[in-house]
Amino acid sequence: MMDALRPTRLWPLHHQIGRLAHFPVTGPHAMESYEPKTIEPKWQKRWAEERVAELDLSLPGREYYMLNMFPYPSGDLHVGHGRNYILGDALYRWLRMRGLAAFNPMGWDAFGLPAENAAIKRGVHPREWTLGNIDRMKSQFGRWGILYDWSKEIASCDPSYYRWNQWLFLRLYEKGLAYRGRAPVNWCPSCRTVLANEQVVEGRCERCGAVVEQRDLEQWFLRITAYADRLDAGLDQLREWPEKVRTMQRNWIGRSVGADVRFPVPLLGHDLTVFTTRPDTIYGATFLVLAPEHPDVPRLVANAPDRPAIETWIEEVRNQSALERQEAGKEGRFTGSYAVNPFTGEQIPIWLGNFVLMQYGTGAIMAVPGHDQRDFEFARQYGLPIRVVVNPPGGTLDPETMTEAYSDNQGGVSTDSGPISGLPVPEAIEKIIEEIERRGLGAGSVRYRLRDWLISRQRYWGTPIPMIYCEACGLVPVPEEDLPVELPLDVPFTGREGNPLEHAESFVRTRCPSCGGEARRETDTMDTFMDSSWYWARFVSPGDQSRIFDSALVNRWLPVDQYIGGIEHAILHLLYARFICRALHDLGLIGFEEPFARLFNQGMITKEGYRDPADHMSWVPIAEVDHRDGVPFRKGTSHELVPEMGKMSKSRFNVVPPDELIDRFGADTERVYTLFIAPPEKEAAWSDEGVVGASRFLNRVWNMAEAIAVLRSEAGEDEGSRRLIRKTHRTIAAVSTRFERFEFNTAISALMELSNAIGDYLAAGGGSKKVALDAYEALLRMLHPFAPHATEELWERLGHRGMLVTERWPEADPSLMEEDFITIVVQVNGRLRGQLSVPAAAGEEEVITGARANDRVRPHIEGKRIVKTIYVPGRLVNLVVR
RNA sequence: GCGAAAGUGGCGGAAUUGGUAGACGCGCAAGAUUCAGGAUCUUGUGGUGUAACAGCCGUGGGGGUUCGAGUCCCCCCUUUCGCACCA
Repeated sequence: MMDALRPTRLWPLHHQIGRLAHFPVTGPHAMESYEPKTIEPKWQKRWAEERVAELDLSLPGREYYMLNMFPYPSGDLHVGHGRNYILGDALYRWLRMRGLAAFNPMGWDAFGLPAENAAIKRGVHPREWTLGNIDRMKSQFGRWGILYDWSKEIASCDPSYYRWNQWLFLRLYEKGLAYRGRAPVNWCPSCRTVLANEQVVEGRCERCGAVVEQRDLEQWFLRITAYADRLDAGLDQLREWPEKVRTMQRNWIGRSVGADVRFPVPLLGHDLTVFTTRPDTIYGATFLVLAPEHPDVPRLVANAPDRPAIETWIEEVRNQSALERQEAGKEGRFTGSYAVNPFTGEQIPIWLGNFVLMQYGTGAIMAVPGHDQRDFEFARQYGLPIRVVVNPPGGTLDPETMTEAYSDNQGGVSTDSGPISGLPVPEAIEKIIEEIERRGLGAGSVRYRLRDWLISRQRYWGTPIPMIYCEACGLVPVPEEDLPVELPLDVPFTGREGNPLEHAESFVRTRCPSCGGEARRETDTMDTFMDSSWYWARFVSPGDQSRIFDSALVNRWLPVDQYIGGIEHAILHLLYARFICRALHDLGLIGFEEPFARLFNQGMITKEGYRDPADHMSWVPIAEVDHRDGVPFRKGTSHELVPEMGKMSKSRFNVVPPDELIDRFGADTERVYTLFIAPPEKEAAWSDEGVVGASRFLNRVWNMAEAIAVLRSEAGEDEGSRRLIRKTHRTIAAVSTRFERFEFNTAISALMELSNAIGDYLAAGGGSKKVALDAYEALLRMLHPFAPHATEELWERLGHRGMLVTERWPEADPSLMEEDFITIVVQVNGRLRGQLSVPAAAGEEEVITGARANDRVRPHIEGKRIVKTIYVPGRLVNLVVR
């Protein structure tokens, strides 16, 4: 008995055994080879005919609403897009197999600029272009074997959808949440429309990359700022969202706590209000700085000695784009006027500064150069006084010699600051706000970086904003019964500046709903992000003619349990949807404030690009092979210049079209490879060779069926059978948890291991048919979400029916997962040092030898179980038992 | 500059969270099959070393904690991502 036991590292010798030596089988059990081209269309057809994914939402059942962000139908789908939907489909099929009534709808974010650009370039109407793309994409989804409940399909460009977009707009208008206002706005010269702040990234258009200009225009806005506090607070509840997205939203909303303080300005006859997060430093406020756009500026500069020069400068700054302004560095001008610091009583100069933003706070700041880096730099540049009113812990600062502002708001202690002197900063802030309020100089306040959502677009292919301009009555909303305001189809697309809708006279000219007189329609259309901000609710009742959605169903099925989409919407779509969800809540239409309970962001798929080899190249290490006496050996690593990995795009010539891939290997192979390639949240580099591995895997699984069919033995008591049973149940347990954690790549690798184990079992010969079949069927069931066609087909050939519909996810039996263990209690010099367990199949002596053949260690066998690794003093220590 | 995450074979990536580092797959090598190529199958594959074992070195670099560190702590370096005049 003793000799059977050995240290674990010596065990797995069975790997030497050949795996699939006698495949394939010939004779009566022979099966044709794996032909995805035949079986995939067969199953796709059957799923469509049997409407397996259609769900009657009114029926009772365990609800689970999963949703992939609905795509823009751009027409060109590549394997990178596929990842998103394949991932969702795998999840969906898994949910179904776990017995959940899972709802998985799909629709089209079908308004947008590319359609209109295609119209200008190629003369095809945006509608035709869009609908054609929808058709193509839909059939692509089919070829991937992706199941959606198409009975709930929606397209945002369909009047039956955008009608409710307009309806919602009118409700928001009634509530004061939609308004028309004049403001400096972002203008994209290339897209020839205004943009929301969220669509400007580093001063450039998020869509096309053009530098955005500032224009003063009258536009439609949604008052998202009214929800700033709730949107910020709500982020705390979103525990199942990626931390990254929450952080990005939090930064974007930019909540700051501080105080509004009024500084008297004798010249103006009224005060200038500033917002500060550091009211405790007010004794160090040695000047004020105003944004050049501040409304009081004209009067403040009236008496300046060099007034014309200042006015020229102001004009210059105002005409700069945000990007240019920032690149210019800090610049300012003295207005010639003074304010009074209400706490020190001093006269302090009022400056203008290009770094002060009119859109944030009050457009005016109190400058505390001792304790704010920006103010410090400005003060140094223009020779303005610096005063220290906060000391660092245990020290003091010299304003003459300091090289940067001291802005720590935790450790510092106020000094030379009247009533708050000597207080630590947090207390000083509290106390000074009380003092400000007591003296009537202002109040504590909270400010947000978030600005209102500009939803007007001067483009054709979008939801018309349902408003009418009447000479007599002014702005008049379109009455609800006149909805939808339909987009006219006979509109010329010239590509010239200005909205094509403006030239559609039949659309523009209308009657005032209020007085009946001649009136003009609004020609702006809505930002397409408006369409996508509530579509997730429309899916439960997509055909409803009488209301935006069925609130009862929405409240039953929503929030969305699992939302899947790209990180690029971390702020845009996801912030707007959260906002509109709250607005719908406040309109009494839904009973929750967060639309998406769980969020998952899949990573991009990249591939080597070939467009511009000189530009996008990088050094990568490659093996350097040399020959010694004619024998090649690896000498070392050298480097080679190769094109960089990049996002797939036509312009980079690195698009992998799914059609070719499916023709050659089948959709199941693409699915398996796509999910196997890397953790799904990570960026993944596509490799054409790598696909072969997935193909081989599926082929092996396919071929196993016949090898199992020829088995005869029914016994399964040998160690090999027990090993396979263990492996099966461990795999079930592992794959189940990995599904829960979205670890699809390791789930597939675990399935590959199981298939290898079955292969080993078969190759060893004389195995039990029952054992092999149990393992194989478990493998097929777990493989179904990844390779639905092949597994359905095999399942049917095994004499079963309906993998997806009738089969359940396998259950792991923990009692079959572990080997029989004996516990060895280890004593050293009579003292208990712990216990370790080793497989019962092993023997005792060698463990002792392994654990240290030493008479100080005395094993004591005590039955079964307990896996534990222990330390035994001495040289030989670690014994890990699997 | 600030913040976050991450650095593991030739490559994509594993490691049940402190316990056999490199699972699984690609690539590569040898063999089988094939007229040939491709495809397929078998075996091997971190480095070094050996006839083969053994041994030694190995998770960006340097320290530390621990019987034991890819994993924990400290200091660097690098990369990626977010934020960046938001008062």
